[in-house]
Amino acid sequence: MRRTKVSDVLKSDEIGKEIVVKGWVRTRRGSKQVNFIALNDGSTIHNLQIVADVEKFGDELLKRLTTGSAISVTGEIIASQGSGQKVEVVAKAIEVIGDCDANEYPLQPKKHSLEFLREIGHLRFRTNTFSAIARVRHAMIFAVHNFFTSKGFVNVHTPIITASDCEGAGEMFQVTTMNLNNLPRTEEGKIDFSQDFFGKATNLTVSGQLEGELAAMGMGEIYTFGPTFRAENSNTSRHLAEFWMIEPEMAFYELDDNMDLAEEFLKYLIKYALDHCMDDLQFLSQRLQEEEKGKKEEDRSMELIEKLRFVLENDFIRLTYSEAVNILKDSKPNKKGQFKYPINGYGSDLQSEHERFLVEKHFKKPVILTDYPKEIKAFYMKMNPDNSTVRAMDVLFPQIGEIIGGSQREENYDKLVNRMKEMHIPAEEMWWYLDTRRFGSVPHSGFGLGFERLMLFVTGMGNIRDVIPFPRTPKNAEF
RNA sequence: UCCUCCUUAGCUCAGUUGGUUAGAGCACAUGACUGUUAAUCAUGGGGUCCUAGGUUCAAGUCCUAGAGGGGGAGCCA
Repeated sequence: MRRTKVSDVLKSDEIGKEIVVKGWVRTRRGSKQVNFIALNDGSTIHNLQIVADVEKFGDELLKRLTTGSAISVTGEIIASQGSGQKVEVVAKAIEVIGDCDANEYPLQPKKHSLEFLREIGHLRFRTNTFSAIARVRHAMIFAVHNFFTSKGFVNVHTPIITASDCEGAGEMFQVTTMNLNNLPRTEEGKIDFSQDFFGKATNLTVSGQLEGELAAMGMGEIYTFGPTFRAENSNTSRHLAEFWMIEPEMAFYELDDNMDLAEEFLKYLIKYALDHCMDDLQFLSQRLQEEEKGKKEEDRSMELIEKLRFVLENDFIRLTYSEAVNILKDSKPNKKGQFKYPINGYGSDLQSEHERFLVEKHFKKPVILTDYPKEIKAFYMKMNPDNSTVRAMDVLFPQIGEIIGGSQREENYDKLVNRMKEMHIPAEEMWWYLDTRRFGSVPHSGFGLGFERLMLFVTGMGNIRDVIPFPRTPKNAEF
């Protein structure tokens, strides 16, 4: 008989039907007469209750059904006598597929700390929290492709290995096949990359944007969704060395179109989670409330599902950098000297305390900040007529800060080359990028969404290491 | 990288002013129990007090250095 997934059994109303279920035991409990086995196979947050007659199966077999063991159960779906579930399965046959020594197995039927589970990342898929996150993550991946497909965008695979080191988004991991213990040298004593695999120095990508722009300048509307690598020594709950980024790039879009798309996109993803992952979101919401029990009421976060609906139902606030600075300058915490970095005037980059004030205290909604001073933004952003600000946009979310960073791109060849000179970016190496501005250049825009930051928001988790299966961070590449 | 806190049983944590044999809950083992919901009750086993030095009659406790982890900051998505 073909196995039935636990999620399907729990939805079933076919009382009396004989089925086979396979999965991992979460707990076993019971009395002299009857045992109850909570079985989970990863298809749903809920467990299937298996009822096993003690006399029928005997102590020897039942004792092997420890937390973590893998079993196959043949049995009949019945209406549950207990109150915790609608249906359960009365076992006719139980087979142990994989034993699990309870003294060695680290997972117990109890609450574990997220830090401990990180140390046993190879087993954390077997917990409620991480299986819920994995299912939500999958739903979000699917929803990303759905959204863009429905809008006629084309998914483009941009390179993971790149020879350009001028993407301007941070430190890069080097890629080489050369023997690091015996590096070939040129006559001047420099490392001779002409002998390397690609004949030049190469790195892992920090962004697919530049290649994405090339694609958009022919395909119209494209998006990338791939791994991204940053070798920054960032030790925070919001940064990874290896993460997944979604970067749409659209020809003929100006900054307003870009913002409209970003807002529509985020709302689509959140709605998709609410429509398709309610069981898991409810579990994650309870988990979060449990975790925050010890906190003071004003420090607790908004209930997860309520928070997601709130973002869905409200327009994002759009304002310019200079408007934001004015609000911050006149704000209570600034006047009372409560900011660690007081706002004196225009020009400096906003600190996260300022972003958090705007999003969490002042507007209490997601905020899109635009038109930043050119000095604090990348070379490819389109200059405004004032010659001092660029058409950048950062989407700021409560708790996680910058979830999207994007801009309208500079499409004018001369202006772009000038900016590259000012910022010491070698234009010769970027000839292919500049060619798009020489041949049929058009206004275009795009942005980058950090997929794991979206996951933080949707799941309510606090640490980015818990929303990716195998986090890579400084000093950690385990599993 | 900077600031700050933490590291005691398999897990979560308590351990007073430096002072006998280092504790609790959960987990595990054994037993009891007529359908349980992280079942319950009883009994039992279980320790490199992160590592290396130092102070002291005496260190889980104080000092120094290191390792690992958490939170915050910077860089950003």
